[in-house]
Amino acid sequence: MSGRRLVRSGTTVDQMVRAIADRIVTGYLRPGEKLDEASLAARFDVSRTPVREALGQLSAIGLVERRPNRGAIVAVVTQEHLASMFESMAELEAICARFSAERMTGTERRSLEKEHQASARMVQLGAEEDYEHFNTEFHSRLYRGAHNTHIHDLTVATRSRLAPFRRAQFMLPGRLAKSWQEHDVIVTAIMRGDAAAAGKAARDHVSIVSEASAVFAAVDPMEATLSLSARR
Amino acid sequence: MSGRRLVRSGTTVDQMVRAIADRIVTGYLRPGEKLDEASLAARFDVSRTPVREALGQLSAIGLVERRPNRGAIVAVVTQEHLASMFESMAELEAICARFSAERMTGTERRSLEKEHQASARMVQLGAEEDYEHFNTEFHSRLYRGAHNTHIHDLTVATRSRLAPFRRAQFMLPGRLAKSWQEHDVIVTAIMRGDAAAAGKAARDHVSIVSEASAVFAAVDPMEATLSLSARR
DNA sequence: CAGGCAAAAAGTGCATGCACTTGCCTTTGG
DNA sequence: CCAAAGGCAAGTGCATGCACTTTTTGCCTG
Repeated sequence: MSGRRLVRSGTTVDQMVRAIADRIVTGYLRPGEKLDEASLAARFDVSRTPVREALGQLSAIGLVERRPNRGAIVAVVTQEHLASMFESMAELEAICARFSAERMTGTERRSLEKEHQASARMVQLGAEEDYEHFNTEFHSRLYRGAHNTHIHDLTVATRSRLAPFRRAQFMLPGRLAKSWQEHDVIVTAIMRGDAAAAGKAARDHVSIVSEASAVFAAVDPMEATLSLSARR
Repeated sequence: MSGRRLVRSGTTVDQMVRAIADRIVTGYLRPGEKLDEASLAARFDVSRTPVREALGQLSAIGLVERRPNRGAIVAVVTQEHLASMFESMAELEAICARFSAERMTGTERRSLEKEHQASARMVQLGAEEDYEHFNTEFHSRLYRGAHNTHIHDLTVATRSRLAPFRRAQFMLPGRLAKSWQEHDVIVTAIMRGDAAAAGKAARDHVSIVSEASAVFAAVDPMEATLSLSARR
């Protein structure tokens, strides 16, 4: 299908970066998988030049690993590094929550709470798909609410690198309700401007997700799911 | 071929990335300055291809800004973004200090304290140059002591982006002694394993540096220094 | 003399080609 | 039969060239 054109905007390289990053982040391309320049070029119907640039940028942000003269592979995340990312995530979210509690505008607070309450419905219905959407939005609001672009960027970047490993979490039974309750603690703390409580709640929230993920995602995400296999 | 090696290791692109990043981080290339591909290629005696790849990677990590079809410039840091980076830095250092207090090995603690005590001499002598060296090492130890590679990486990256703006700080009279005392509070807290105190001390330390820097570095670092101007 | 327009100049984006490196596989001597 | 050597195919790294976009320049017009 010569997959591109889906993402408008930008140069060919930008599109390639987004396309490949997306495949990595969603787990479609698996850690350690070889990224052959010629194949990718053919796959996206461009020359090797933009592919090379894209791989370079992806390696700069840590999504792929490049061995000089030996090609690129999807970055392999060791168990240890994974743990360090989850721990960092907990701390980053804690910071965002703390700052949010202190800095969110009235509008931000109101819409955070409103969305959060709306998501309760998804829990009742057991609509995982939809809840996940609310969940992502919820966290985004927290990051933006911190009113600190750099923290925002670090947090978003870290979150996306963890995406393949968070995938399995909602397979745990009762996870939806548990997640919602944890969100509720965070929201409540933020609404009353209790920074310390919001930070702690956010940290705990991530820690729990982390532990849940660790159970499933050994080193290779999507051990079970996935399949399409990315070659050709 | 001629103008390269100097920095051993890696491909031409890697060398270019390091070379340009270094010039940006040290302030030799100033925010907003145009990065012409042809000129850089000539300057380093390579073709435009590796230059383009290098610029792409630098833009991926935020050091340069690339406008499609309109060339690349050294990333411009707004006053607001700068503040957000300093604030992030304070939080990141706080995390490192907290973790260090909890996790540093006996060896790490001992050598941290030893180095810190040794640096007292530099303060007495007023050896700014040498103190700065100790200072850098001190912070590095904190980052490593956290035993979390991801936090380590985020912190180092943020620190390097702030480098041009921290430059002016030691121009403040009495800054050396003040800095040492702040370090001392951190070290003391770490030595007795007081994570909360270490975190707070580290955060305060950065905040003070941040305020000091803000005085000098308006938006453009090195307003006074610099000069060589990077063209030709 | 300012404003506008068109053509040239400058500069970026990508394709292509070739040299070099690496890994593998065959060959050959022990 | 194994080990080292040599050669081959695959694949990466960089240079070069051309098309296309943006910016500049110079000329014309009101």
